[in-house]
Formats: sequence, structure tokens, C-alpha cells
Amino acid sequence: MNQYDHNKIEKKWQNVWEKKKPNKVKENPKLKKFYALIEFPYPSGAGLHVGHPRSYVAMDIIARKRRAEGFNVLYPIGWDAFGLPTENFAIKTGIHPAKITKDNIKIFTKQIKSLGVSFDWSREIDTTDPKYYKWTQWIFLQFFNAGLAYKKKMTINWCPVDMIGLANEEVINGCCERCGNVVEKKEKEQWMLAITKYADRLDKDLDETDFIEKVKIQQRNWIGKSEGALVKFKILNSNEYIEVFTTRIDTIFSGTYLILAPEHKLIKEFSNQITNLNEVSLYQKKVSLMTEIDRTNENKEITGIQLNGLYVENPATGEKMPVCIADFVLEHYGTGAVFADAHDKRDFDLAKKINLPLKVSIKPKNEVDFDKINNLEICYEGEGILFNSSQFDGLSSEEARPKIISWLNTKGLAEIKTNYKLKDWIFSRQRYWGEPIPIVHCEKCGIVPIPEKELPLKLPNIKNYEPTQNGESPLASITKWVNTKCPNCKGKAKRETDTMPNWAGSSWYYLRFMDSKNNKAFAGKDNLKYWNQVDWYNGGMEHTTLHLLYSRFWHKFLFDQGLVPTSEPYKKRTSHGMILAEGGEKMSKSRGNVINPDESVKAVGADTLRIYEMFMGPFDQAIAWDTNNIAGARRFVEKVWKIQEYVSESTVNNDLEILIHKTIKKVSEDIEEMKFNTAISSMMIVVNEFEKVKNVSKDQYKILLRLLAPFAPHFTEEIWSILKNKNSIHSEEWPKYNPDLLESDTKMIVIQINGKVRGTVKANNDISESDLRKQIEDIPEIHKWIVNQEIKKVVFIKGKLLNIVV
RNA sequence: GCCCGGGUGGUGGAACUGGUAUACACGCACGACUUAAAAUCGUGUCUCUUACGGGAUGCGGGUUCGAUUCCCGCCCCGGGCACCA
Repeated sequence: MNQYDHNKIEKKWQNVWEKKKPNKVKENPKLKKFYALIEFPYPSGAGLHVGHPRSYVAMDIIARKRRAEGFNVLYPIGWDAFGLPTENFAIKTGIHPAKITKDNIKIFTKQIKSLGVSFDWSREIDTTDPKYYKWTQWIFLQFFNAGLAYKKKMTINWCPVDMIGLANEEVINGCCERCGNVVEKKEKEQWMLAITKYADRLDKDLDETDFIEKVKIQQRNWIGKSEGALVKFKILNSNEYIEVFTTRIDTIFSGTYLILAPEHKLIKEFSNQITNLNEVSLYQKKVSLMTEIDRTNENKEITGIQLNGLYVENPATGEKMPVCIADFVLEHYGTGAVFADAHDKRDFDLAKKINLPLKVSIKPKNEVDFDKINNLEICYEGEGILFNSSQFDGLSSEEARPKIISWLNTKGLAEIKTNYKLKDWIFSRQRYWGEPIPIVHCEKCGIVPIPEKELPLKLPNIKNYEPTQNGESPLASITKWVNTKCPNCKGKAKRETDTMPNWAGSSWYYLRFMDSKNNKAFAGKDNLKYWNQVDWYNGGMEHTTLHLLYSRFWHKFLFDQGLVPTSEPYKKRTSHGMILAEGGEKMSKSRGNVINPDESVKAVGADTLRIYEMFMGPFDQAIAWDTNNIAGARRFVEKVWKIQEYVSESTVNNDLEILIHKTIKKVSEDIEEMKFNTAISSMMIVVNEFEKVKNVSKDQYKILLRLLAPFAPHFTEEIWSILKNKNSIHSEEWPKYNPDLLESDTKMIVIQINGKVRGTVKANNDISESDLRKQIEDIPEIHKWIVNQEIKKVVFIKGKLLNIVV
């Protein structure tokens, strides 16, 4: 037997696979298909880190198992290469982003190939390749033609450091997701995608998917569906109404005043009625200067100001209600206006502070503290029984809501309404390194899309990538590129200079993998039909409300256009936990604690690294890297290697055979549930047993190797060939266990006295209670517990346990 | 504040549908091999007790013959959302 030389073995087989391309897949309608997907990486300058393989290897194990089960498996890889870090590096070094991207891809490719992941490299894609982004632009034009891509002047989140507009999803606690600086507001014309049109389906259709529950919950929270009513409050001395969204129409009878967002457009419209306009403008100005952080600060005192002279009418009571503005009412949610009563803490506090009326109409079901509530000493926010509510008195909040809505509806003052927190997606970026938006602004015709045949609209080659202080894209200064002809009237026109956000390319890439070389369509109909949708998609939780939601939106749109065969892109979505640095801190470039897999691959081999990463803990849980523990994985690999020394041609040990079949079952099931750590531990148990008995048949060894091959593809392949097998281990069928072997006739039966374990007895599986009782009475350790005791009760579970209560 | 996870040895963790808690691995200790060390192999390793036994799965209760697992009330840690009407 040779020494185990991981470097030699891994290089050898990687070369074979490079030549033979065993993972290259072709559409074949006769074969069942399986589409496995990982989030394609951003090729950063830092290279791969140990977090990447966790996901790649996990899906690799599943993909390899599926191939062994006879599936036609698509497991592709590519590059999500547009993005800020590359552009920033280009600014710093003067090297063209395309060149940087190319170099980084080279490094990533080499690193990923050194891990032995069974990707189909023939379908490799790169989102910055004009052949790819031609179709990203094409899909954008479909959005535009359908009226779902539109331009809007709006206050955007502006990062003054990166000098870029951010989508709401990219703002974390009022700070830029990338650089952490406080985000400012800026008025700017922006391209928007109308994701809110799909809010309801994005929520509802989650039911059809097999996503892990926490992903569904997080998306649902983000979409923020809430069902309630739209209520109209008549403005006194006018024919106009203020619309208010509420989920608590049961409290309408206690509505005593109205609160508008400080930015509400009716304030301007009715300024002639407002008698304290100076004060009001002052307050509005103060609010507009506040940052997101200040405005949402928990300890901030509640503020607001009444609009003197402006009154509305409560649609339920007909009572005259004053109107005020307060910063806690948000312009962009609901209608930017709420009605206030004593059943909301903020309304309650504000009324006390600026001296506005309050009324109570809900009594708690248990009536605790009702006197205090009724005397407006404390605020009760819960549901309860209505009172002070004329014909609805005595109803519960839940009963009352539909009744009040339909009553007001007959008067034309209310309707059922569903509201969403989700906002439309800000789709422009004022940056160079992104897909140019294929639009022309014509002096005569206005906004004109570029004809399809002119796609791709390529990024012009420039020397300076710096964004500009005024918020314009660097493309704006390339007059030669900007000045163009209108495709419509051939007159003077200017190109759109904003580019798409880095989420654009990744919103449909899984479709391109189905037919990556097609130059007539983003993917051919037959290929779309065959691959249908992604069967299993693994990725990080951090993409739940960004990439995952965006791509579901794009896919649904394409489905509505009749361009894809399914309404959901991904059948199943799972998520890996992050790998943390040693000590439990997050790995990051700035902390300087990023662990690169190359060292481990060199020192102990890719097979060992793969086993270590799969064994380190539950797959969905964050876990700290521990270099010491790699030794355990390496020892295991060496033990498997050494079985060659004592494996024999013919002997079969029956106990071992049972253990092996148990292990086939365990490993097969654990892979499906992504319980890779326990799958490996069960194989370790087999190997430890092999070592102990030193009496292992070749067939038994082969089963172990077959089970281990998806985890450690190189050295299992090597041993396989040493054992004189002609074919690759990876094209061998997945082993099946023999259920008869698992149902043994004799079992260890646990004997308990008063629920405490006092011994175990080996007995026939279907031994009766009385026979078992007789048998155990002779055993001294058990006998001593029951002698001279009154037996009160006996619990017997056949083939498992006997509990005697004395 | 709301919504998800989670809390088990020195460490990472295991435990089916309520049925032998601590599998597997790391570390450590001791032993074997060695002139020596590394590697490897073997033994031990929750805790109290000399022992018989007892006690331990964040804390306090409950259900049960029996609870890491189910129920109620807390505490702590991680993640997400957050003035959302």
C-alpha cells in the first residue's frame, strides 16, 4: 500500500475530470432532471474564503448523490461580477474593472477547482460579459414595455462616501450597508421597478414553495402585508377627504384627532386654512433635517404640532376632529395619515403633550385596570369589547371590524384595504461598473427604449471611474457616448447614464444556466421546459430580502409574459450558517481574520477540508473555524485509506454487515436533511469498527467508499481504482440497504424501576411481558430492587422497555 | 417592542415519534512503541461519594410510569424587523 499523498492524488483526479468532463450535462428528456444551485460568487480581489466551500460542498454532496441515483444533474457555476468593490479598486489603481474582474475570476476558478466540486464548467457565465448583460438589458426593456419600470423623482438614500443611491434594503439602521456611514437623503430622478405590484403574490406563493420556514417568515415580514380598511375623513369647509389606513377600525368611535406625516401634500393644499403656518413650517423643516437614526431613536421624545384651523369629521360619530402633524407618522406607509385615539401609545402620549382630546371605546376582556383606562390614566392598546360605539357596543374587536367597515362602506366612507411595507425597488445607480440602462431621452419623444437589435448596449471604455459630487454617473461626462440619436424620430437625444444595481444580473442567472450559450434568447424554450425550475437552491440568509426576493419578482414577471414555464424560480431553498473566525468573530477584511482555504488544501488536502467543513457542526448554524479540529478529519481520511491493508477478498462478518446497512440508511437520509455532521460521524463509527475487527470484506469497503465519495471525491476515487474498478466511483449506483438486516430478532430491552434504568436484557424482539418478567427476576441487579416491594404498575413497550413501578 | 433560532462535558456537538443523556470529533491525562520527540496505537476523561448510591441538558413550576424532547412562567445569547397606523 502506498502512502496517502493528498497532493498527488487530488491533482491526478482533477486532471482526469478536467479532461473527461464527467459533470458536463446535456438536456435529455428521457432522464429525470435535477437542478442544484448555489449562489454564484462575486469574484472579489480577496479570493475565496472558507465560507464559500461550505455551501458549494454541501450542494456538491447532494448533486453527486442525485447522479448516483440516476438523475441528470445540472450543477452550474458562474460569476456575479458587477459591483462596487471592483469599481473602487479600479479608481484606486486605474486598472479597468473588466481586467480586474477577469483576473479575479482566474483566481476563483483555480481555487474552486482545487476543491473538487462537481460543477459543469461548460455553462460558466459572467454577468459583466456583454453576451450575458444583453439579456439583462432585454429583460429590463420587457419591464419598461409592461409599464413596470418607470422614472420617478424622489428622495433617495444617498451614501456620501460611496456617492451612490441605495435601495431601502441596502440601508442598515440608517447606514450604508457597504461602508457603514450614515445615509443622507437626496432628491433625484430614479429608475424604479414596480415590485409592489407583485407584493401579494410574492407573499402568497411562498405557500407553494419548499423554502425553509425562517426564509418564508423573513420574506413575509419584509413584504409586511397587513389587512385593514381605508377610511375617509371629510375636511370641514371643503369637499375633500383625508384618507387613512387602519387595521383597528374597531377603535373608530374613539377617534378624536387626525395625524398627518409632516410631508403630507394636503398641508400645502390647505395652507390658507391653517392659522399657525409659520410654526408648522418650522416643524416640517426640523423633521426634514433629521437623519433616519434620529427619527427612529427609541429614547426620542414624542413631538407634533396642531394645524390650527383645520378640522375633519369622524365618519362614525360625525364629531369635529382637530388635525396635527407628527414625525412618527411616515409619509411612505399607508396614506401618510392616521386617526388617533386613546388606544395607541403614541397617539395617547402626543394628545397629552400638545393638549388634544382623547376618548376610550375598548374595554379589556378581563376588565383589569378598566377604571384607569377609562379615566385616561393609562393607555390600553389591546383588543377587547366595544363600548361608546353606538350599535356596535358589546361586540369584540374582531367581530366589530367587518361590520363597521360595511356600515361605513354603505355611506361611501370606508373600504377593505390591504397594505404592504414593501416599497418599489430603486433600480438606478450612479456608477460605472454596472449594466447601462438601455434607454434614450429624446427632446421630442421623451423616454425611448433602445431597439432590441441594438442590444447589448455596451459600457463605453473610459479612464476615470470616479462618481461625481453632483450625483451623476461617471458615464454622464462621456459626451461622445451620451449624445445619440433618438431611435424613434432620429432627432437629438441623450443616453440614460445611470446603470443597474448589482442585483440585476443575479435576478435571472439561474435561467441562463439552462442555456448559457444561446444568442437568440435568454434561454431556449425547450431548455426552459426541460430544466423547468431550480430544484434545490442553497444560499445565505443575508440574501433573503434582497436577491431571493428580487429574483422571485423577476421570475414571476417573466412567467406573466409567458417567457418561463413556472411561477416560482426555486422549488426548495435552504441556508447555510456562516463560518466565523477562530474565536467566534465574523470574518472580514478589515479585521484581518479571513481564512483562505488554499492553505488547508495544501496542508491536508481538499478531501479533508471538505469533511472538516461538513463535520464541524449543524449545517444551518453559524460556527467558528477551529484549525485544531481539522486533524480529526484528516485522521479519519487516513484510517479509511489504511483499510486497504487489511481488507480481504471474501470474509463476511454478519454484525459488521448489519452496521453497514444501518449506515447506508443513516447517510442517505442525513444527506437529504443536510445533516452532514451526523452522516460523517456514522461513517466514522463504521471505520472504527473496521479497525477493531480487522476483518472486512472488499464489498463492505466498497460500500463505505461509495457513501463517502460525495464528501471526499478524490481519494475515494483513488482507492476505487486501486481496487481494480474500471469505472469511476462517482458513476456507480448509490447503495441500497437491506431492510431485513435492520430488523434483528434480538433487541436490548431496557429495564427501569420507577423510571430509572437498572439494567438491560438481551431478548427476543417479540418477547411477551410475562416472559420478560420471569427472565429478569433472576438478575441480581434488578432483583434487589423488586424484592419485598409492592408492584403498583408495569409499563411494557414491546421490544424496547419494561418499567416497574414499586 | 415584535418575529425567528438557540442554551447539553474543558471545546465543537449527538439523541428516532416522550423511552439507556453526553454518540462522533477535538483537547487533556496516563501507558505502549522510540535513545528522544513527532506520528501512530491502547486506556481513561460530566459531577459528588471510599463504596452502596445520588445529582446534572439555562432557571422555577407542571403533565407523565418516564421529559434535553410536551405545557406554563422567567433569564441569557445569536439573527431579522422596527415610530408600519
